[in-house]
Order: sequence, then structure tokens, then C-alpha cells
Amino acid sequence: MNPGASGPALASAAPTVATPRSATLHDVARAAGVSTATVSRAFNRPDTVRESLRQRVQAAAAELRYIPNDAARALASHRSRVIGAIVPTIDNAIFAQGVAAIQARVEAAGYGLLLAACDYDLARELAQARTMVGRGIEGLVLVGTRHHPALRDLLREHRIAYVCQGAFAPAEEPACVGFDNRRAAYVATRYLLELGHRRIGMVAGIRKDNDRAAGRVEGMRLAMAEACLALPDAAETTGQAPGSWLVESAYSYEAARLATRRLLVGTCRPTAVVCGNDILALGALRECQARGVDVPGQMSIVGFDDLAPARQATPALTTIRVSTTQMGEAAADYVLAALAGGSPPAVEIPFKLVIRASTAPPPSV
Amino acid sequence: MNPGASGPALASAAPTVATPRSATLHDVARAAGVSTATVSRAFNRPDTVRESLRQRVQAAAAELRYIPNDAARALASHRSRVIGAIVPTIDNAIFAQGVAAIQARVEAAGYGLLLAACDYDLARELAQARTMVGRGIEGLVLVGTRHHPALRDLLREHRIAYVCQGAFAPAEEPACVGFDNRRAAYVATRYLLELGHRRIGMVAGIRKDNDRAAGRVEGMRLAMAEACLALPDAAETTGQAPGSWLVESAYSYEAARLATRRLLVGTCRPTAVVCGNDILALGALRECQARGVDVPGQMSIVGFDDLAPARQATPALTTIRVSTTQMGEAAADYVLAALAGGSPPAVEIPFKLVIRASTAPPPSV
DNA sequence: AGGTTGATTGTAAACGTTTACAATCGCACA
DNA sequence: TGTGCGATTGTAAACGTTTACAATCAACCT
Repeated sequence: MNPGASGPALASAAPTVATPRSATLHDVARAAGVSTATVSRAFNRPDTVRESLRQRVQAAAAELRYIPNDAARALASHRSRVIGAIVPTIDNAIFAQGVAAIQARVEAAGYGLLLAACDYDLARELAQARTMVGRGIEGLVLVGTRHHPALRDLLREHRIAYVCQGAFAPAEEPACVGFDNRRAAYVATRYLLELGHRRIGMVAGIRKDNDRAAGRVEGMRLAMAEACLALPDAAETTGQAPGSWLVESAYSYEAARLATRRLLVGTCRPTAVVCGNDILALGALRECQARGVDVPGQMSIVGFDDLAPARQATPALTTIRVSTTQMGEAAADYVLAALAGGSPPAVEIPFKLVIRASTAPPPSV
Repeated sequence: MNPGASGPALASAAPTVATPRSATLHDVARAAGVSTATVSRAFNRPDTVRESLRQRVQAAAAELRYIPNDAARALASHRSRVIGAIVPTIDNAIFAQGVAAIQARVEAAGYGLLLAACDYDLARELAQARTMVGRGIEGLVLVGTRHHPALRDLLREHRIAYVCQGAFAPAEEPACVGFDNRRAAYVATRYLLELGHRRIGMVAGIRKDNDRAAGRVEGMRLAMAEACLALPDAAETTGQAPGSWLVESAYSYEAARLATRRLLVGTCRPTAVVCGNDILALGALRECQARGVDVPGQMSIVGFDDLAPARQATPALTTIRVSTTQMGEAAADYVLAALAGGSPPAVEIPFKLVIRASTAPPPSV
């Protein structure tokens, strides 16, 4: 209170226009001359209120620039109209596309999207899920099937509809939408084998806590084993021992080049390499070119994901294509369906080996 | 009620364990033998409750796996602890990186991130902002300075801290964090001019409702004008008339190749081209190579943004580097600071021309 | 011993919706 | 002219927190 104020008129004349608290349901109700219940209904179940009244309510709402308070709404209705997504990282075209698709889908259904990136850290993912639960998400899309053991309990306990995107393994995780990474890598490797390659290496993503990356090397190994071929992988026991044909790399060009270098320096190097994704493949390609190893003449390369740059590279990359957009949409649809009361089925997204110019028969054949 | 139930014991024994409604503040209070106020304080202002009590509360909360209901919290405290971000598209490395940086920053400050993509549509951006306001965001980061006129009012009216990221123009929009696109394009063009180029074209992004794209062509034009050079731009009046050296393109390799083709077919084609971003530049590069136009021998190309692929291309792209991560962090910090009560200054992010192999003096000089 | 003071805790009123439930209205029908 | 019924509307109690305010308590003065 201004001590110098001499009367109510003066006192109420604040220095500037007083905070014009934004309009509430009550304000609208008063303006329209109806009860709050009617206003609420006019918005949420228009068919239950008489046309004339609804119009009056709409008019009043528009006039007051009324925006419903979703916190109150969520509190009263137990529905937040928000779903969450936790991805390993946003800064990777694969996930960016997926998130974009999810966002679009979710928005179309009237939901908001709460996003977090866990950086491939299971504990962090759990913590993020926990705060999202507090924030009232109704559904959650996760990436991959490998998660902190407490995560599933958390989601179950709070009855959150969730789905694991990017992998298909209905056995270990019924709620998933994606493709079988093992099989895809298997297919890619088979193709190389059929081309005549026998000495095949792999530049894999980092497998720790990453079922997709792990599945891809498993699939590759399986194809090799079937052909009675081994994948020298000293890496696994002795670190990156020379001669290992299985190297792991972070998802960046630079790291991939370094990793590829290790593959190239051995006295006996592979004639083909399957990469954990296109970034790795592009890095591998670049490194080969830098060291004068002709691709595909002396070295075949197959990627994974079919990102846009894979198509543009020279030579264009042979790779496994899978539509992340489709996957994201399917994931969103899954949780949306679950929220609508259905119990949607796990869906398997197709993948496809697209053969371009980075693969050819091995030199000696 | 099960009509066949014969007594309270039976009636309460539901078919399966009854919905174990998740624990509330009251439950924790009861378990710890204190009032709800104390529990609330134990969490929010730990220093105001006695050590022993706080421990009891913590224990009870842990025991009950208590997760606070943020909707209720938001309703009561008028603080949602959520900020929003609306970007043109998530599926573009530039924005993906920015979003990643914002998310990280915001999470570290205990906030959640509500994300939406408006696809370069101002009306859609406004609608998304509106629902976000309803959802209670405390702050909002926007991209660019060009917005629907109603947007600013909306944010002001609801006292939402916001910042425009990606452009620096304090005059027209005080709350911005970014760099001066005009000036950057000017610098890039100057470089080409100093190399001796006189016939310079531009593959620009679509300028409608996009101040960054528009700024970049303005800056380019300015440099040209200073050198008493014109930029033939029949495009602007007669559509994409042949001979125009200013072409617009969506941000994809394919579109960029098409656009570049238009630049290349004229009887008199430019010796250099500045591109609205690296995707466009990479597309241009690819198209030149496909048509046997040597880069940089017969055609110099400069990009914008310095995405990872720019470094990896052959020839590596000369481009304008600006750290989107830094920009995202600065944007997040800006709104966080504003929320904390400060009135942070607009911050200008530095950009830098990085010269690589895609530029050289024009052939005839 | 009585009074102050500051630290700690409890009480209860918001916050802005939704939604049972009750009340009312208009109308067809007997 | 009642009666009954469906459609429409109002009343008021949640929903789970935060927070002003009051109450209590222990310690410390005088």
C-alpha cells in the first residue's frame, strides 16, 4: 500500500494497469451467465449443451481470450493430455525423424509432447521417466528394449501406456514397434557373403546398454557362423587388439574414421565391412578414400538406416532402409491406441536392403 | 458393487488387488506422522524443517514410492516447471542440435521441455503456442524473429518469458539470441568477391515467413550491391525465369539439386554460388559433380551452418560456422534467467567463415 | 518467574478444472 | 390438467498441491 494514498480511488489506481489475471472458467461462466459446469461441458462435450448456450459461451470465451488451465484440468480429470518421449539423443537424424513423427502424431490427437534425451544412459532414462510420471504423462515412448529394471515397474505401477520403439522383440518386451535388428544385420551380411566376401569386418555402434547395436552385431555374427566363418574379435577380451575385425565406435564421422583405421591397418584386412549405421559407414567410406582403398573395388561397405547423406555419397551407400518416420508414427499410434482403451499389437516395421554402389564382389574373386 | 457379496470382508476383496492409487502427499504425511505442509516443505524448502523430521518424511516418501503430482503443484503454485520450444522442424540437424541443447539445459534446471514443430507455418506456431500456454509453460523458445502478430501479445498477456533464437535483431525483437544472418551472408559473399568472382548466384532457402533465409539473401545482395554487381532475380517477379541467379529451394538434397540445375543451365552461368545452408550446398555440389562442373575449378560453393557432412564432403565445404549448441544453450539460459527474475540481455552468438576446399578463384581470372 | 524471540509445525484456504448428482424445464401423452 | 421422461443446466465436492497465518515450543533475557 502506498502510504501517501489519500482515498480508495487513488489507492486503487496502481502505477500501471494491475495484473489482469488471465480469464478462468468462472469468468467465462459469469460473462455468459451460466454455471461453470456448463462452460466446461460446452468445451468438452458440445453435444450436451444447447446450441444457443454454447454460442454464448464461445463468444464469452473468445471475448475474454480464455485459455483453459491444463494443470487444473489434469488435476480434476486425471488426464494430462501429454505424452512423453525419451530418446538416446536428439542429435542424430534417426531419432530426430522419429521424434518429429511422434510429435506430429501426438499433436494431431490433441496431446502435447514432453521430450528428454538420456544419452544412452539407463539410469538417466529412469530418472527422466520418473519426473515425467510426476508431470503426469499418460503415455511414453522409449527407444529400444533394454532399460533399467525399475523402469517397467514404474510405468506399470502408474498405469502409463508405453511402447519401445526401434526394435522388435515381442518375447522380451510385448509393447514394441520396430524391426528385428538382428535379422536386418543378418540380411546385410548374407548379401556380402553371396557377393563372395569371406573376410568381413564390422564397425559397430557401442553395444553397452544398446540392444539395437548389440542385435546388429549378433545378426552379423550369425550369418558369419552359418557360413562357417569367424569374426575375429579380440576387441572383446583384450581391448582393441590389432587384428580384430570387430570395432566399436561412437556415432560420429570422426570416431568412425578412427575405428575404421584400426580395421585397415592389419596385415590381413577384410574385403568388406558392415557398419552399425550410416554415419559409421560414411566415416568408413571417407577413411578408405583417404587411405587410397578403393570402394567398392577393394572394400565393400554397407550401412544401416538409409539416411539422406547415404544416398548422396559417392559411391552411394548400400544400406538397410527402415522408415524412422513410419516407426515413429507407429509408436505414437500404439500409445494413443492404448490410451483410447485398446490393446494394440506389437507391430513389426519392414526393413529393406537397398543395394547401391558401395558394394561389389571382393577383389580376388 | 458385487450383488452377491455377503459381507464387508468379501466385498472388499476385489477380484484382483484393487487399484493401488499412487501415493499422495497426504499418504506420506500420514505415514510420517506430520502434516501435509511439513511434507511439502521437506521437499521444497528443506532448510525450514528439522533434520529429524525431514528424514522421517524422506523415508516415508521413499517407502511409498511417492512421486509428487505436478499438475496439483502447478495449480497451487502457479509454476509448472515446464518450458516450451517451437521449431520449424525437428528433422534438420540445425534444429535438432538446438533442441538437444535446450533440453539439456532446461533439464539441468529442473524443468521439462514441451516440444512442437510448426513446419514454417506462422499460424500453426501461434496455435501451438496457445495450447502450450494452456499447458502452463513458464517460458518459450521460438525460432527466428518473424511471427504471427498475435503471438507476442499472447505471450505478454500471459507473462511468458520467451526468446527468439537463431537471429539477432535487437531492434525489432529485444529478446533474441543468435547471430546476424544478413551480416554472415554478407561476409560469405565478400569472400567470394575478394576471390575475384563477379558472377555469383544464390540457392536460398524459402524466404516466406523465414527471416533467417530472407536475411541471408539480403546480406548477399548487399555485398553484391556494394561491388556494383546485381543479382539477376527474375524469380521474384516472373517465377523461376531462366537466367535468374537467385533460386529458392526447400531444405533437401533433392530439391537443392533441382534448384541448382536451374542455375547451371543458363547460357551464362555464375562462377560461384552461396547457399542458404549446408544441405542446399551439398545438393548443389552433388549436382555440379553430376553435370561435370568442377568444384571449385569452375564453380565455387559456400554453405551455411557447418553441419558435420560439410566437413566430410569432397571437396570439403567452405561455410559459415555457428554453434547451434551454443545458441540453444544461450536461448535456454535466457529464458531460465528471465524466469529467475533477471532481465537478461539479448546475446549475439559469433559466426565464422571457415574456408575449405569448395571455393577458389573463378576460372577465367 | 514472566516475557520475547525465532524456529518449527499445523490448519485450512486457495488454485481452476471436471463430474456425480440433483434440479429444472419443456413437451408429449393420457 | 396432470404425469412422466429426456434433455439441459446448476450445485458442490473432489483432484493433490502450496502457502499465508496461526499456534506451539524451546531457549534466552531481564
